[in-house]
Order: sequence, then structure tokens, then C-alpha cells
Amino acid sequence: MYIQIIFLLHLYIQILQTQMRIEEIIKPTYPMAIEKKTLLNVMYTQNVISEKFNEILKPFDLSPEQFNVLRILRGQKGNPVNMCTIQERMIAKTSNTTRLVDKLLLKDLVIREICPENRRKMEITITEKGLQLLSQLDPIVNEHEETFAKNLSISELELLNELLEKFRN
Amino acid sequence: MYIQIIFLLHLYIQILQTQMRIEEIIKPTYPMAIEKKTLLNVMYTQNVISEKFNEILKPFDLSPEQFNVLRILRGQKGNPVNMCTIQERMIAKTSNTTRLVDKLLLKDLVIREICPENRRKMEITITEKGLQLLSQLDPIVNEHEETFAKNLSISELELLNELLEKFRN
DNA sequence: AACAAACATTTGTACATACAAATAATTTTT
DNA sequence: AAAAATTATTTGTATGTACAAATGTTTGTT
Repeated sequence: MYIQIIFLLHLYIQILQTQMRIEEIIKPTYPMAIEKKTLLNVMYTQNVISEKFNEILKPFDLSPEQFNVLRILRGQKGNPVNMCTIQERMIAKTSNTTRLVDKLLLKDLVIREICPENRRKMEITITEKGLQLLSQLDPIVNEHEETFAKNLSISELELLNELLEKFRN
Repeated sequence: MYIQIIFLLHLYIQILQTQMRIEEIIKPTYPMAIEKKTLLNVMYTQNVISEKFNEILKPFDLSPEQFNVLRILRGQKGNPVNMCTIQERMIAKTSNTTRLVDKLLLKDLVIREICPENRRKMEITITEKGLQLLSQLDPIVNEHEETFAKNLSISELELLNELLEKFRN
């Protein structure tokens, strides 16, 4: 099954930096159906991207989710953002914005205040320290994104986008 | 950033079943660079696949990881598998096979015995109940995998695989 | 045989997801 | 104005990941 194989693949991520076809990585005993193989390939590719992104954030002591919240806050250009807005921007399913923001508070990356107009609401603002951290990360994150695309031409990238959009219905 | 946007997209998964381009989903204020867009598209597509797979498993009270372990055990055709083999097949990084197997034990889907030849080792075997659960899931999981591919021709699928392999280096 | 090293698994901790329930403030209804 | 409904956030619980340390067993060395 693909989940099973996906994780098997993890083994190889650190070892192999060269381009490999999915069969070379998972070495199935029987030839895999193209349908299954494609699904696997999407899963695996996302995995590689996430792995690298985690490595980028690790030295900055940020989780991808914390980074995510900081980016949302910066996007508001200094205006405070309340919890439910952050939540909406992150996921439909109620993840735990409260606890994420707690962690950011401990690191002095954000400020949390009660909204004077509506005391149910909280106003979260990114601090100068938070902004500095993000600007430190900006070039690294941009480089990360561009690295993946560099092996494909513009028209190949466009084609890949089209195929992915068709694939997921 | 893509993580930020990826989760935003979640909002739309339940609402939209029709084919959409990535820009229509995330509605960026400025046109997104094709490099960033492609990365996003991979992340989002994996997300859609995982979501659907979770939904499939939920009525069976199985997590993807638990399903994964059961599949590994079935693959051994009745032979017991020890913890480190399961661990290897799942991930390089030491995830928590012990606690995953604990959960499966509670549901009587597996048996855990001390290996008589080497008392450090544990022998994990899938039970009849576990096998029955998997065979119930088989057609649903297969259908799930094939659904995604059905909008693409064989040559498009092959092309998608090639592009993904190039993309991740 | 005793000690160290290696191996297999378990346990602990911090953090994240997913979901449900609780709490508190505000708005709507009667 | 009081009760009900809605809204915003927090808290709780179960589960999973990621990583480090602890435990128990076997193997290798002297």
C-alpha cells in the first residue's frame, strides 16, 4: 500500500540525492499499476518537500505550523489578527491555534491582547523579533521553493500543474 | 507561504468537488511564480489524497499508521514480524512502533509474543480478525487509488510520473 | 567468568493533529 | 430584561511524530 511504501521511502531520502524513478526507490516485487504508482509518486514528492522544509526550520526552532502563523501575522502589516482569522487561514478543521500561539508567545515572537471592542476576541500581533526571524528565513525559504523547479522548463512546470489539477479531480 | 496556503486550501476541499486550478483555490493577490505554484500544487494534491484516505479508514477505527502496520504484517503471509522490521518498513526515523502495536493489540488485530530464540525480540502476528478487516478494506482502498487516475490517460499518467521525478531532483 | 559493546524494545517528553466539550462574551429573541 | 442562541476562544483527550534516554538481552573481548 502506498502509505506503507511512502514511509519505506523515507529510508532513502537522506541516502539518495540523485534523481530516481519511483520503482528504483521502492523496488516492488511485481510491476506496479500506473495508477497506484502515480499516487505514490505524488505522496513521495510531497514528503521530500516537507522533509527539506523541516530541516530549514529546525535551526530556527520553529515548526512549520508556527512559521505558518507568523507568516499570516506578517501578512496583516502590523494590524492585529484574532484567533479565528488565524484558524481560518490555517485549516478548516479546528487545529489548535491557541496552543500554537502559546508557543510563539513564549518565544516573544507575538503579542496577545484582549480586543477592547469585543472581549471574546484576542488580538495577536507579530513582534519586531518575529519580523526579524521571518526576514532571516525569507531568502532560505525562497531558495527552497525555487530549487525544486530548477530541473524543469517553464512549459514542463505548466504541464505538471495541469496534470496535477486533473489528477486530483 | 505554501504551508500557510496549503491549509487554507483545506477549507475548500469539502466544498468543491469539481476540478479547479490552484489559483482559483488560493486566490493570491499577486500572480504567483510558476515555481512556487508547482510546489503548492504538489503539496495540495497530496493533501487531497490523504484526506480521502483518512475518511475511508475512519469508519473502521484505524489510523493510516495502524493500517500501514497491518499491511506489513499481512505481507509476511502468517510469519511473525519483529518490531525492528516493522520500524524499518515504516520510516527511517524511529517512529513509535511500540505504541502503534499497543493500539492494534487492544483491538485484537495482532498478537505479540516474545521470540524464543532471542528474548530481546518481539514477534508480531496479524490475527484472523486483522486479516478480515484488511480484506474488507481492500476493495475500498483500491477504488480510492484508481479514482484519482481515471481522469488521465495512460500516457498522461506516465508523463506526470516523469515530471514529478524530475521535480524532486 | 566478567566487562564492554551492540542490539531490540520500551519509556519519556515536547509538540502537533483531530475532535469534542467547556467557558465566557455578545447578540438575538421573546 | 431574561432566556436562548451564537460567537470566540480555551481546555481536554486520544493519537501520532520526533527525538533522547532507559531497560533488558545477547554477543564479543579479555
